[in-house]
Amino acid sequence: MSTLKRLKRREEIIEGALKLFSKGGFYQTTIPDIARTIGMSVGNFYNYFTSKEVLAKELLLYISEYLGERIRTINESDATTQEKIRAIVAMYFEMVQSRPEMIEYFLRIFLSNREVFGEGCEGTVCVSAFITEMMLFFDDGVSCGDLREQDFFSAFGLFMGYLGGMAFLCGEKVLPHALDSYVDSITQNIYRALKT
Amino acid sequence: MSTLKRLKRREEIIEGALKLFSKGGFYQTTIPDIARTIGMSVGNFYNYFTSKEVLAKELLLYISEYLGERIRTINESDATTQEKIRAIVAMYFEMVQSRPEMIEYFLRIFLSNREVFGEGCEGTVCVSAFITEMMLFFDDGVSCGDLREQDFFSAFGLFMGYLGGMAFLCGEKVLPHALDSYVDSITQNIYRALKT
Amino acid sequence: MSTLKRLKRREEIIEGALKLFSKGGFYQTTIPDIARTIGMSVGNFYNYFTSKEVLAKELLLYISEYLGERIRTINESDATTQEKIRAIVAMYFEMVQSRPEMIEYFLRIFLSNREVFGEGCEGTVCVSAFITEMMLFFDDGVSCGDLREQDFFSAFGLFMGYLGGMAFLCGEKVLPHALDSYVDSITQNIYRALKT
Amino acid sequence: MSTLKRLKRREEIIEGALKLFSKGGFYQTTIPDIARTIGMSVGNFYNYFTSKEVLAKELLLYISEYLGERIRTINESDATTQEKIRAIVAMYFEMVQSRPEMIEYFLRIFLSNREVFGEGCEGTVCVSAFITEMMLFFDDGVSCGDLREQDFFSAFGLFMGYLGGMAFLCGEKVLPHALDSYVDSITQNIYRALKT
DNA sequence: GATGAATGAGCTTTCATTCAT
DNA sequence: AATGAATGAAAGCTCATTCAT
Repeated sequence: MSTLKRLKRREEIIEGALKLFSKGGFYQTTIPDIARTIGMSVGNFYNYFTSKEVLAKELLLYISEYLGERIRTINESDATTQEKIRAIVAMYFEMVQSRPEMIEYFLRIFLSNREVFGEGCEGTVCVSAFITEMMLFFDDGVSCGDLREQDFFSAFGLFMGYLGGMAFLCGEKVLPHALDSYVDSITQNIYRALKT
Repeated sequence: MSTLKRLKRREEIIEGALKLFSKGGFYQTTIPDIARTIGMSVGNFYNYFTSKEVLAKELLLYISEYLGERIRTINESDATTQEKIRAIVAMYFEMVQSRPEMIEYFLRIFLSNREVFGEGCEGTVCVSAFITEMMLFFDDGVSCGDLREQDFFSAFGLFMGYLGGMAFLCGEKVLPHALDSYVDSITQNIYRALKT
Repeated sequence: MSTLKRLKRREEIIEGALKLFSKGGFYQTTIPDIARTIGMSVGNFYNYFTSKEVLAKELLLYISEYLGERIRTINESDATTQEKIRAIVAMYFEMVQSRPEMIEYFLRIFLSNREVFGEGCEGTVCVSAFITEMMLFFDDGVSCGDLREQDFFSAFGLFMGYLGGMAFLCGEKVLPHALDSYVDSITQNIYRALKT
Repeated sequence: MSTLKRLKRREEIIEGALKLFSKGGFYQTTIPDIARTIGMSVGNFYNYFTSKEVLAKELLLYISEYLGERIRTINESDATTQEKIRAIVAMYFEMVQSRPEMIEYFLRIFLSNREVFGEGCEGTVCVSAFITEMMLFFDDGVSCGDLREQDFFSAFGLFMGYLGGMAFLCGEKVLPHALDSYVDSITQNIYRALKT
């Protein structure tokens, strides 16, 4: 089979698994579930991924790269720091709408199944693409004098914890307004927190 | 058997389950595991909780009340808003050290196993004790003119997302310094974000 | 406790168990179920019956004696043989309405749980009160020249198999008419089959 | 694996389960028992039948079709009505000897475990193959003037209740003679009951 | 590469019975 | 006589993974 066809099949597994994992959880989603969803046999699945855990880690890389890529575009724009914050917040919320599986996977599958992502994903290994871009954003902000110099993780925790928290509250349907409508206030809150 | 003894046994289950769930996850922790930990037979466990899910929900209530109680103490003190923020941050981080099970349970078990907490915990039902106190904190801050008036959930997402994020990063051992050492910067970031 | 009170409690258990067993089956009915139904503790139940199986056998005796008693009344009347057949059929169908638990117990619990009634109920031991009366009925019929002499069990199988079959079909709700309306045709069928 | 092989495995389960259920009852027979009997793993069993209940219903269909088929052969012969009655009685008793599992399953498992056959087997759905043939038998008998016209279920209850009753008494070992020896008297009793 | 039957350990839950009170 | 907490074996069912075809 051509390399291209194989890559296509692989991507199908990834996208199918992403949907199922994020909706039903890691343990509730079975390999037969995934195989059935994409019209593949169980046996053949194992020709693409050697185990369920390996698949879960690949998914993490996949999302981290996707997210990292989108932040990179923002980083590379010549917007002001505040505009970049707003762009990241808006991008994140837009993903909550358009690719909820990705955000859910990050929030629910990755953050909570430590035992699954244990070895091979120590520290920030599996999400480095994404973290790297966030680091660049902060460094740029500090360099240009817009942001206070501080421990990266304190700033990162604020930013991503905030966005994740809002995505969670949105998923729980406790927010009184649409997620979009919070972009302004959140941007403002983050900027006020981090600016010089 | 006295009601007192029964309540004591019940609490033993709760504390044992809390430790096991938060360490190993909901699905990886079995009822036999829990029973063995506290020296009880599997069958007898079911005389106290009718199912694993019911236990999980009770745990959530238990933690929510515990956390709510601690925040209430802070709310009722006559500290300034900024001091209260610092007290909440410090309390939270202290709990990450002294009662890591509770924080982990909130972050990993509750936030990620939607299917488990589905019915009976819609919206904020199961965590209302905790949320209520956070609402009071914000209302007080706004009333005394220290905090800007804004959508509660935007402020709440910032505060708790931030703290949860830091607890998570701490658990992943990616923080370069001890959690305590972040209390100042985090308090400052939160206060800057929310103040008038 | 007085002997009278004790007998009353015992009867309560019997009547409660009869209802539950006949509705839910022997294995589906638990001792806690029975105890709860009659407002007795599980432990106390065992002061009245030493095991679930012993209870089941007592129930059988109870019903057999009840049924035997009713047939005896018919046997002792001075009706003709055909009138007696009709009286038995009518009495049986009346019981299907008024004491369905008894009939159901006979048909469903006794006939199908051989392992339960195994020892102690070999052959007709546990239902002898009832069988004895049926034997008397046949003997009388033969003596007075109304019925052909034949193997008792062939006649008994016809009579009780027929009635049990109709009760079953009634329970399955497949009968197009009310059970009562079949009394005539069934009496006639039985009489034709057995008469000289 | 070929479809043929799969069907063969399926039949092995059916025959094995039939033996075990009819001997030990529905609840006393476990899936591990069945799997062990036919040399199959527990897990694989569930690749053939999705649950124990589904298996029980399939068994009923299987027997109903087998019995229906044998009655059909008799119906299609050009014997007289009385000869057909004798043929059905003889066939039934022959099955009590040669395939006791089937008769026992009908009498003990199906008739008594209503909750198991509840949905999906309402009324006569699961035994229609068998009932249909019995209906044909009666209709033919009435058409040719041998049998009186009467409610089908009254005649059916007599016929099958009688045979079932005798099979039961035989199983209980209370019959003084071999089952075969009753063929004549039973045929006669049934014919007398139903004839014009 | 592709299939899906097969494995079997392991899960949650049940329940007859006992026994300290 | 009465209570109900406690036991623990056993049930039905699941699922990651393998492997013959």
